[in-house]
Amino acid sequence: MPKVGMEDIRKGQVIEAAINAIVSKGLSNLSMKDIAAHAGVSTGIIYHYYESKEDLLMQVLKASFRQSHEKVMETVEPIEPSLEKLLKHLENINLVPKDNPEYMAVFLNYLGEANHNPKIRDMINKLFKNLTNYIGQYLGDVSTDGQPLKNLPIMIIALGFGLGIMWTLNDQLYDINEMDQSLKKLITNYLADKNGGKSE
Amino acid sequence: MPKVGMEDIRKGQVIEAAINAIVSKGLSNLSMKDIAAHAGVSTGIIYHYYESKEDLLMQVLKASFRQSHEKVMETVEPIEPSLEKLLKHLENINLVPKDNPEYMAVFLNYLGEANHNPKIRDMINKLFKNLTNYIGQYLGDVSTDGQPLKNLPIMIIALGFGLGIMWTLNDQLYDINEMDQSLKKLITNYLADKNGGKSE
Amino acid sequence: MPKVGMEDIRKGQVIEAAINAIVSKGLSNLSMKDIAAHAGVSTGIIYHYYESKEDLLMQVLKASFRQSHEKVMETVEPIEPSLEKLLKHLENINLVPKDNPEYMAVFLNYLGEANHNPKIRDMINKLFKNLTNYIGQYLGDVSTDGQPLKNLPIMIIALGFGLGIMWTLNDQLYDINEMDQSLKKLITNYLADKNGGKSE
Amino acid sequence: MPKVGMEDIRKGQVIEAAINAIVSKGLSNLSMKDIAAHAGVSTGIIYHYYESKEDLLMQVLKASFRQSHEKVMETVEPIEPSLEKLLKHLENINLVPKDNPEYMAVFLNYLGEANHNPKIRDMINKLFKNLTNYIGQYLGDVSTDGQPLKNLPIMIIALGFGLGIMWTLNDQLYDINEMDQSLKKLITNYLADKNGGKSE
DNA sequence: CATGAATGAGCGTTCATTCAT
DNA sequence: TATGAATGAACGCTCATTCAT
Repeated sequence: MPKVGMEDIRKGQVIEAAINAIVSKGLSNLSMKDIAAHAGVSTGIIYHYYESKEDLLMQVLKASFRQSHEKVMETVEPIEPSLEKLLKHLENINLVPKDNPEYMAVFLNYLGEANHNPKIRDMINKLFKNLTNYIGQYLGDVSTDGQPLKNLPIMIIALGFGLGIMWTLNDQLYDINEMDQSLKKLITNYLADKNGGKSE
Repeated sequence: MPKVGMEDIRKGQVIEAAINAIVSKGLSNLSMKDIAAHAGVSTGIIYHYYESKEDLLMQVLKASFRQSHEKVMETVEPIEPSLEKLLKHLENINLVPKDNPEYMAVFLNYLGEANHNPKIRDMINKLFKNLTNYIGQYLGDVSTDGQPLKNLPIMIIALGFGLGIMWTLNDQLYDINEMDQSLKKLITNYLADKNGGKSE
Repeated sequence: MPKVGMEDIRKGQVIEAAINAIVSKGLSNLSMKDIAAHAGVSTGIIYHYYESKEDLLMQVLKASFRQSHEKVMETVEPIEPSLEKLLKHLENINLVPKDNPEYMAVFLNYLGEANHNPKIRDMINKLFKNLTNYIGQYLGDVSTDGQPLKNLPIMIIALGFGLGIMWTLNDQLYDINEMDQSLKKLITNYLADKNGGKSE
Repeated sequence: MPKVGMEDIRKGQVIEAAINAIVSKGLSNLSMKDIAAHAGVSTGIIYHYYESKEDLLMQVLKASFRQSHEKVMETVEPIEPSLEKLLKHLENINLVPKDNPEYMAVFLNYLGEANHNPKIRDMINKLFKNLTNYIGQYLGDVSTDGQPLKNLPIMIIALGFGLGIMWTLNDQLYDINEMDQSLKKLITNYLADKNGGKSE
């Protein structure tokens, strides 16, 4: 366990302030002054802890991903092929927008930048890949059965993000508990198809 | 049919230029000068057609949605309950990121703004609702069968957007044709379940 | 003769303002706001005419050199071997700090930067070389007589600049007319030495 | 002899560091942090020894002048009328830019400030006066002979500084040994003129 | 004595917007 | 209609100076 000094605490506080500032003002309108105000410090000191605004914002994205990742993973470790665990994982994914709205807000704000900022795009792609891999591990050897299962993890993650975005922008759109049921049915049925999606 | 004058043509050209500018520079780095340059006009004239940058950017979003909507719809009209047509629609959705990358780029760029800009959020929510309704119409009375089908249209749209975003950020992530098959199977299986998702 | 448009006039005004600002505040304390104030314009517009502060300051140096060069040269053209013309040129050099104090001020201010800014150093070195060449042309074939004459042009320029600097910082240090006499004697005597500096 | 305490040693170290920092970064780009880094101390402690950056930089100039002065003088003391010693002094002056490049760098950096900073201007003028006086003492009673000799010391110092500046900015401009010969010839010839420059 | 975290004014620069032409 | 020069507020960032430790 690495020692956490005063400096790391401060750095964390600035990140936290930046996340709050992004949530309330949006990434594209965000000034260093905003972040400083949210953190209750002067603008100058931020440059003591981070090289530049860009550096800070990359750390924000990293921290946001790490934190959210831990939340999603914590309840279902260890990872092993298991339908039960996959469904539990699905539940967690479904709860992200409600339990971690700031995470979804940060994610949405960076999505637009991803198109023109390779560093951000790479990070988000890596996130997608990681999450997809987790699903794959829950599916285990089943994935050798047929071609279509190759796409199931991607579809699950896409579905999770799609729903997360939609719910974040309108929390009246669907009932989270009902959606949990629907999701489980959708995935279960897909896996139950013994034909494995071979279109005859 | 409203008369389309010189003014409207010009307005359209500016919108088109703005879309191109967003695609190539990103919404957050976009200056009026960029847009003017893309349109081949002076910055001053833009203020003759639009009140402000904000006004213009809202029209851009509107136009982008309208245009894309027409594209997605055109091949499957008229809308009536039909599994075949639903699958055809699914195909169209799946093709959006490849056939209309500018649309996806614009969408991604506005997503981040949606969180703190109610006007944009409302527009995007309305888009989601419209698209969801279309799916519902393809499903028709089937939707009265059971509770879970209420969520199917939302899941389909979420899936479509989720996949679209992921493919936009990494077009190597999946093969579009294969994904088409997987999507069809996913939806077909869900619909085939006579139990309607009632977990007993 | 190139056409001089409105833009060139403006650019010239900004250069003039920058020179005045350098004279009164010094190069190292100079802000774009200072220059704008001296020119009676906003800071923003300067960037319409010059790429950056660095760009503007380089143009200031260039313009300053060009202008001063023309002043020094104008009365003694055409250049040809002639002791009389050399002495006349000497007179001009001796008068620079009195007739063009702003030039000397600008020169002094850039000297300090020359040590760490290659572009400025190169420009100043080129100036030195040009001025030295002029002296060489006034001397003509005489320069083949002996080795030491190789250094005479350099010594003359060094003397001119040295005196210019000293007089600029203290105009009571010497009487310009008397110095004119002393300089002429110094150079005349050196040229009169038939031994050409061969130390026997 | 004043007692030299720990404090004075520290003060000297800071001055030395500041000179090095000026040489490597230039006066106008110099931050207190740079100086502190060069001295291996914290920025805070510098304010224990010096009132402000301005104060420190004035001490740097003073120290630089004192130190260089000692170097130039040491080999030719005591001062008395003597052509031989004058020529030896000339040699020393000619060698300054090669032997003490830091001194020339510091001098150049402060020259630009001299124009608008009276304190610096006064210091530099005093330096010029001192150096000129030394030359006058080497010339001794000869100086009563005629008017022109009044300007010889000034011309020698101007020449020394002019050459020093030019060589500092381009050490390929002339060969130092050859220049030594040229300088000696220039001065010797001037002194040899029995007419003393009386313009008839 | 000594540190370096912290401040905040001021820098160079950008850009939405206006308006004389 | 159409231009683009001009404005000035706001940005990201730096740095002399202070002060709790």
